[in-house]
Amino acid sequence: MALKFSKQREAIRKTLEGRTDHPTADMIYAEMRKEFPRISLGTVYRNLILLSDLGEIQRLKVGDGVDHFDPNTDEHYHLICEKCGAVSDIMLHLDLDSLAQEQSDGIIHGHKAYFYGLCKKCAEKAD
Amino acid sequence: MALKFSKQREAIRKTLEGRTDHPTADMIYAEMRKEFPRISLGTVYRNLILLSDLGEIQRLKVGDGVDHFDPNTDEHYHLICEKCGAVSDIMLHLDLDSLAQEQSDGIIHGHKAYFYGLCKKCAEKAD
DNA sequence: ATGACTGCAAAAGATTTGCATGTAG
DNA sequence: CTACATGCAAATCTTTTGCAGTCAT
Repeated sequence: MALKFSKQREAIRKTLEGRTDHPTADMIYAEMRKEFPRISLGTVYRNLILLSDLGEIQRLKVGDGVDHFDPNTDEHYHLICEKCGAVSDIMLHLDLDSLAQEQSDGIIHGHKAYFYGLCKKCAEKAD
Repeated sequence: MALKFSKQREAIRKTLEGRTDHPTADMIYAEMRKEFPRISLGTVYRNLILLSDLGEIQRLKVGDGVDHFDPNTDEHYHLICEKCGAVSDIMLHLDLDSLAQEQSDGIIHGHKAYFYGLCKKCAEKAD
């Protein structure tokens, strides 16, 4: 199935570009509707899934019941704020593969991992 | 709201006891039905949620679209097998709190984190 | 032309909830 | 008695899918 150009897909790609706020499909849908009032949520999902299958974006299942999307495909981890639900990037220098093999509990790979705690903002408020 | 005894809840607690296979609500429901043919999925969910609110079990959102439950409330991490979907316990000696603060990206706490890779079984098969 | 893409609406799957009834204290 | 718990079914919510029409190549 040879990929064909679609302005909807390009717009989705562009909306996501450079963002670090990890929007959900619904947020992207809302933004798309400004430019394409008739776009459907199904199209948004289909394109997000397609782009993540192509490896151009990441689809994150952070456990809040909604998928988040990340244009950054570099190795990095995610922190989910237990207070406000924000998903933020964290850079950890972990050699997880060796750590896990040490334990012989299995093999961690792909540098995909979710951590939970407080995001920068909520940690500062400290209430 | 003072907690009252319920044989269904006790049975659910008991079914979960000592297990390390992280069953889903549906699996627990299926097992409960052997003993209580008329139990409802709603009751299973309500009790699992209640028990996790009480801190007696853990409710895991591993990202496969289904919640898993873990009677082990000790500090430990989970590895989700990207091949077979199995959720297994992994013991890592990580000082995540300091690691995250080092980066000042936020504060990781609670020792709750999900890692992805291959479980012991799938790693051995190595195909 | 042909096959990919779209909008729309319906379907699917997991979890939650309302309500009438049952039961522990 | 009276609240909490249950079974049942309906509602919710997110994501997926079927289909007929549209558009890129």
